[in-house]
Amino acid sequence: MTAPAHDDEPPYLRGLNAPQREAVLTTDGPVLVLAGAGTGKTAALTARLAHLLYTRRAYPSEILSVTFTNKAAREMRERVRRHVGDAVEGMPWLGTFHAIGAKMLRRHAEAVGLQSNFSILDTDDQLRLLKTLISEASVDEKRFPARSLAGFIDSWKNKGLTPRDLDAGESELYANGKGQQLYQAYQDRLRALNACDFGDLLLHTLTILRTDRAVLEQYQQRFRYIMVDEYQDTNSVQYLWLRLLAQERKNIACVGDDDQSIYSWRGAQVENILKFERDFPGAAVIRLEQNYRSTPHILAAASGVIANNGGRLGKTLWTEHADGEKVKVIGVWDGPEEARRVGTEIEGCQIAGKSLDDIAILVRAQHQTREFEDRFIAIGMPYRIIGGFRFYERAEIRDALAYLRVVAQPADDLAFERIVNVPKRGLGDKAVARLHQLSRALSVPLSEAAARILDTDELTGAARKSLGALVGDFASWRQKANDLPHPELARQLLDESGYTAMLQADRSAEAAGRLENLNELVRAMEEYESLGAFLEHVSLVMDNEGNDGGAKVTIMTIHAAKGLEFDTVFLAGWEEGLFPSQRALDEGGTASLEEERRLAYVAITRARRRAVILHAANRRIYGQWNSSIPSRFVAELPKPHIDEETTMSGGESLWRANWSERADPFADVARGTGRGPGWQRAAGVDLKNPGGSFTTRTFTREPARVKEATRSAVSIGNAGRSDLTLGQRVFHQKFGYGTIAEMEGNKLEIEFEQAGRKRVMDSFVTAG
DNA sequence: TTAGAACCTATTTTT
DNA sequence: TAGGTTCTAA
Repeated sequence: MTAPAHDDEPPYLRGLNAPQREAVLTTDGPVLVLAGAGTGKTAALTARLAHLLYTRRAYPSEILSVTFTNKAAREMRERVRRHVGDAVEGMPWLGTFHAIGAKMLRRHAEAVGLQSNFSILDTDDQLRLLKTLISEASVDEKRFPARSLAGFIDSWKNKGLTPRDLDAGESELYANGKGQQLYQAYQDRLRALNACDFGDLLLHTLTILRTDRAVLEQYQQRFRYIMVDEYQDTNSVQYLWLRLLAQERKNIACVGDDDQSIYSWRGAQVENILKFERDFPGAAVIRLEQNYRSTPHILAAASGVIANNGGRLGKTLWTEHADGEKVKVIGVWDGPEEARRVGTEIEGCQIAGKSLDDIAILVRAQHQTREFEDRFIAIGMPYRIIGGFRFYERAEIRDALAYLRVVAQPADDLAFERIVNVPKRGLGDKAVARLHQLSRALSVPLSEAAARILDTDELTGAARKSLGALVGDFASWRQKANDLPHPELARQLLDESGYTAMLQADRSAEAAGRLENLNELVRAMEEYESLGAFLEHVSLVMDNEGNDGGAKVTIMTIHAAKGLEFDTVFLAGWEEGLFPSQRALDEGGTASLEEERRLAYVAITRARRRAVILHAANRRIYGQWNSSIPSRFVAELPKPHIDEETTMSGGESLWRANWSERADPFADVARGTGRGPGWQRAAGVDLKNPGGSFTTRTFTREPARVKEATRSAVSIGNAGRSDLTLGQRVFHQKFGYGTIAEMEGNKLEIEFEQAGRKRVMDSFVTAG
């Protein structure tokens, strides 16, 4: 329902419907935009930004516009650019909460005891630091893992709590009340290292705004308008931070959807959106309900599921699109069949001329991606898996960054420690312990202690020599940092440190890829004006959109898919215990279950034209086969909008029947262990109750299949490569080097040196 | 100091 | 099952 166009109307309003226009034109005072999935929220948000600039209500530098992800920030910047051109370059305050927090913190670092060139630690550094603190406090790390302390500290920071603010109850959560003490020790160490973690970027900023009236007023004055995306995902610090900044002018516009709140486990408070009108009296509330993305069947399916949640603000999505296909629900025998089935469906899409880029497989948990990966390798289906290890999390990248960090920030002990002995220099725990001793005695950072220790006779022989060389290298790299462009510095550093040589000497499957990653890193550095700017970028932006080559099917978790859309979406693993997850079922009660349901809602609404939901009767989890029943969310899908199909005739009773096909599948049932994850616990309970209701069973051998996959997947273009011969040595991205043992069309059987014998498609190997 | 063996544990993860 | 970490022996 597009409002009538006027000739004199600015271009950014074109194509917007009435509520979207309202969201754009209601500039002053608090505004809450409740934007359902696919209702053109980003369009409205960017038009609003354009409007503020166009009508000169604010200079670009006077608008604070926050998002959660870098991707969202990037997209917004791009779309604003389309409206206002290069004026967007003058928008320093458009970015993620953390990027903006970091920017403010660098300006006022001394207020919280840091210098403005502080390092931002990643989770790896954080964990290593916590481990040392835990053992210094004589806490048993076995019973109280560093990971859980990291989790608590993170959640405290998300709540806006400094060590001082912790009450006994919170402190009690870790190591019988030592939580607070360790949190305090951690913060002290961070300050000594001139470093902070992600949580600090916001918590420190909040502290500054709270304690320094002048600074607060300065920002309150500066930010004439504030815009917040994904408001349902804000946590307490973010909320407090925004409220302080908005208090003066109250021109704050928040956009969100309570039905898409899926990050409560990261500290997000849906309540923030639910209580907006109370926080900002007189707020205009605008609902965007016209969906431009999906077909009515898809919308109805999603609405039917989410309707089972209580306490919603409530929206009614509607669309002008034609009906399209019903949502398909497919029941299969087991995980591998699920992957085969999806593979076949996707090949069908290919044949129908669809681009693989328009297809996604969404899963609840990362481990589900493996099944698809295996299958797609086998049939030669191009795919990309989002999530898992990200570029900047790879060991070699972190090592290289650690070298650069030590160059840029000599006080960065964690970085120094990471690389003293990488590549191996004979500087093991003992040598490092001595360095620590001296560093503490002299109150200097490790890198300086390293230089000083050479004046003593603490170290002898080889260790002394190689440390001397390293100290010399760092001195020369710091010197070069002033003279050389930073990518060149990095290149030389990697060579002179012996890091490149180490990888070149490594004949394992991954080494070649690691070298390539380092090249990629150096290339990426070229886009930044200084080493500092680059390091800031990598600590804040962990993603690296490596978009190499042709169209690919996207495989990712539902969480990662939020905000994205695809023509065709496969939703895999809709089974009780997997989705909703056992964890959510066991703990957390209704709230967790409702969050899982919101996930289901997010998942379905990613689809533009076609949604296919799958559930398997058997799945292997932690090496054990488990039988499972379809997710309750499947039952919540409104019947008129779905189309059910099972590859097993006979329905539920058939599962039982078929277990007897192979002698006695329960003969080798894993005896209920009563411990371990919910999957196994659930299985254990059921085993003690064999006559009980049909829910979940565990058995170790693969269950007999009802029927084999009707056909093996066809692969497109069966030509086979002429440049490969039997017995030839080849390289495969995933499996490394191997020799061709058999060839059949475009399918190869390869004896891999590391991974054993595998069947792969020829398109996945290069002559090695 | 290091390599291999035993051992343990297992959602989601914007930054 | 698999991967990561810690332990043990050389």
